[in-house]
Amino acid sequence: MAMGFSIHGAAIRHPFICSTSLCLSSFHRGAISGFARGPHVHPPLCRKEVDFIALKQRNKVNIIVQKVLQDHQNGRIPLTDDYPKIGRGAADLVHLDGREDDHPNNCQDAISQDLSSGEKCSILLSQPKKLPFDSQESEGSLPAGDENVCDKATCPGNSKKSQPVKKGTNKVVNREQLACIYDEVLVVDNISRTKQVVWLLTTEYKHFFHACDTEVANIDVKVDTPVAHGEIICFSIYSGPQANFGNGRSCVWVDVLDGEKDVLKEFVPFFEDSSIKKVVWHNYSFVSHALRNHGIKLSGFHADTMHLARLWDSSRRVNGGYSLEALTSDPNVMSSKRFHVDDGLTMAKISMKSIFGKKKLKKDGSEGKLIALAPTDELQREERKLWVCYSALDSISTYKLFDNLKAKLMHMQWSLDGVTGRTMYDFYEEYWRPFGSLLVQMESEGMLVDREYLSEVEKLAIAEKEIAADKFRKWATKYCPDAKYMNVGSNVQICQLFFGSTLNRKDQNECLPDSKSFKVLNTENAIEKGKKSLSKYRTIELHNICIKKLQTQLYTASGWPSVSGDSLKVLAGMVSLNQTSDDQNLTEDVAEVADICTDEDTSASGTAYEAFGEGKDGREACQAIAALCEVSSIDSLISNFILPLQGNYISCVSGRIHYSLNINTETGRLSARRPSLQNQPALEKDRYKIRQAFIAEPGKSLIVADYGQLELRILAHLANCKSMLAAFRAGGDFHSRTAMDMYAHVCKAVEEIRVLLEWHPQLGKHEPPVPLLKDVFAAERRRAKILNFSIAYGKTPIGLSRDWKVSVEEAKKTVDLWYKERQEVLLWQEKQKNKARTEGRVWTLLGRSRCFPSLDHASIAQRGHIERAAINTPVQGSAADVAMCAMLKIDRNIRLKELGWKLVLQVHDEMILEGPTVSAELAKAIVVECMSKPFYGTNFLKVDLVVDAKCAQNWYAAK
DNA sequence: AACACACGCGCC
DNA sequence: AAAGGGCGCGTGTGTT
Repeated sequence: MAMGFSIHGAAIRHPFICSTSLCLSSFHRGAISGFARGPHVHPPLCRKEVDFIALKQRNKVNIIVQKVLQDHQNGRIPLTDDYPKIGRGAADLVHLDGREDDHPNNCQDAISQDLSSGEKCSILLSQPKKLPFDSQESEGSLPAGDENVCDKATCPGNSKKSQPVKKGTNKVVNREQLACIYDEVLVVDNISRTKQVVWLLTTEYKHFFHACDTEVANIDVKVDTPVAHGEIICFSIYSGPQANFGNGRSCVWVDVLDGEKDVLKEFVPFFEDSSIKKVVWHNYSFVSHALRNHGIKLSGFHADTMHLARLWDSSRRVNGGYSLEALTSDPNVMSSKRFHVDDGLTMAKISMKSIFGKKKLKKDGSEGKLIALAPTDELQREERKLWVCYSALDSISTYKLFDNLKAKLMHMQWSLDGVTGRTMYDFYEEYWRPFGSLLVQMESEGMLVDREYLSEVEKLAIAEKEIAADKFRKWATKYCPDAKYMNVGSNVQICQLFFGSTLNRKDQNECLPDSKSFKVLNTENAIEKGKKSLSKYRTIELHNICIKKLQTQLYTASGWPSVSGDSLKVLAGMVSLNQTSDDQNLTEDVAEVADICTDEDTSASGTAYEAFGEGKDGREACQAIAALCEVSSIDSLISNFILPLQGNYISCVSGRIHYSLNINTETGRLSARRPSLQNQPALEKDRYKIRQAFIAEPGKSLIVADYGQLELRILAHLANCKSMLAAFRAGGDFHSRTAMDMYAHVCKAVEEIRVLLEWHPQLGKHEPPVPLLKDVFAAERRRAKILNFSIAYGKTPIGLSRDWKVSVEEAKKTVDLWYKERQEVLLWQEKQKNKARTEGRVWTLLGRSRCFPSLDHASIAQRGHIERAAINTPVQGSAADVAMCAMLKIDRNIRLKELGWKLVLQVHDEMILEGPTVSAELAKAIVVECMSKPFYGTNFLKVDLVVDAKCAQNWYAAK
């Protein structure tokens, strides 16, 4: 049999497969022969083989995994000094208190990293032999740091070390350094040379590692997804120092813009050959879509250095970022000597801006500080030599980066559910490499959106918003004339209106001014007094409009009065008298605000009632604030969904939106951007039924499947909490069971069958014989529910006491009540905090880790934050692991593939697939099976994974 | 005017 | 000397 040798080779290399001796599936020829021939020490686990085994031996797989991995333990690689240093100073920790937004360095698009101003210091990595510019390097210092590009904000990890350099010299040095690469690069712009190169790549060098990178023009990475946007103007391939593409040149640069026609096409055999398993990219997603725009379907994906870097250290988002430049400039990243190839090409990537950027000229003709960048195609033509070097350096540094990160990951032990013996690079090969491919596949697939529906909804939403906004403005104008033009979507303006002259709660020296001016859009195109021409903006003056001081209990993190939806609701008076009000309660009340507020009797209870002089005025105030509430909720729907989902900046090939799915969170969750799909309005708040716009193609349906209480189940498993495990095993309403555990009187009522835990309507019986627990003991159940969620996040009794408006003592008593039956959770949480303290990191279910800065030098606040993150990360991260496994399982399911079902979206614990309506029910059953047994067809958790799935034509109907 | 940043908010 | 984890997006502000 032709397969015999390959399988044999693979089996010997991989004990997992060897010991199961069930690897005779014939449909994975490529994968097996691929790594049997390769030069790897650690061949990738052939996942599909395992899948196959799993199908055969569903119940035994985990035992097999454990056994095999334990057998393999002898070969474990110890931790070395290569391990990431987490010695961040206290100054660098401030980010923990604030939110780090979409930093350019974190942007998934390689191009945007280049274009962004998140510049890094360019440094030399090690002593190069050939390059003439090593004289600058000195231990522990960072040469060539341009003051204006290497400041505290963009270079936190290095800010202390960086030394000021003479202004103006840096760019010259960069350009000189870069130009040295030219001799290593073979410029390819004609067909005959192309054929030679492709021949080498697909034959002699077939099993080399190849690092590639492309440069793309005509794309605005801030707003466009690369799907159907952007054209490749050139690309480079570096295949390591052993490669010689002619005259000893080890790197290839291909001119797609001005080279002979069809040069790119000639590379198809290289790009599309799935047996070339060694292609490394930095940000594979972007390149893959860009090539797809030219009709090329990338294959042979080997690694994405961005994902490797995230796996190695998930906390770089605020500490350097994950751009190629930031990573290759970081000595901590490039320190691995193990794979170091000393070929003289030891430069870190240098950003496009610092090489090609030109200072913009100010109006008076002098040089400004803003740096402008010419379009990429222009640079390629006009700065050709340097451009070739720049582009070539991208693939060269990707290659180096891969070497270093691989070495690092191979030095990190991988422990899966207590089973050790393999490394995090194995983890990458087994999970994140295929996951990376899957995400790209899903991005390409995208999701169909009903634009007509959205445009209808948009009209309605805007109309309703305007009505509510006018209602508020009209009322406010009575007290403050300029409020007529205010932006009701601005919290700052609202805050000014209600809380002017209020002291900051945290810093009594800070105070909101009584009156303040704002710049607002000049919607009426009015020409202001004293101004001659029509301006886009106008200035308004807003002051506190309350008759008496408006009282509030709710403040923002920085100490100012909060004007969030919940806070406004208290002012308007919907829930303020409800002592047991909680998030759920508030949420439920939101939808009814408008209705109730038109009713004169009920609106009198808000705090605003007194502040505006009670009586009729007070009632009006409450109604106006309720209208304001409505505005902000509508506004967020419009700006987050209704507009972006129709936006032209989202690639709309046949009406599908192509969001970008990133593994870019510290816990390993996915995030979906452009648009963000993960903050869909909660079902009950979705007044315009946005989910209805997410539809299936004609003849197709959606399957929407979500996990029930995934994170709580994970917590129960991780902590091995008997009480929680028992409650999950018993099934039914988990929060009711928690309430029963916590409160003796609830428990007694259940025992005496005065209330029912749950009720499933049966034939002939429509009403339960006795009331339900969740109705009779609603308050207790709510409290139990909140605790269930809060405790996983490490919420403190003080925080709870504020939410519940009870004393800290009482909150603490309730928390203790929860822990009483769940001691294991408390112990487990202590253990996690300890790990954060002693080992500097915590682990998820599948063995990914998140590291933390040292607790020794952290302030108490920072320490608290780290400890809570240490408690939460294993829970949230493990849930992400489970979701990922489920997605891989679904993706690999042959039956689903045959039936034509494809994953189109994941929102944390929810999977959405699209496929032919005829097979919807069948596919649904398979999806549920995959999700409830996501680990190669098993579930080794101590709890069941419950999945709720529905089929429908749109997302809304499936909920 | 464009940009980066800090903050506040709402979703899971 | 804080008091729930994670994200993406909008507004406001200061800088160039």
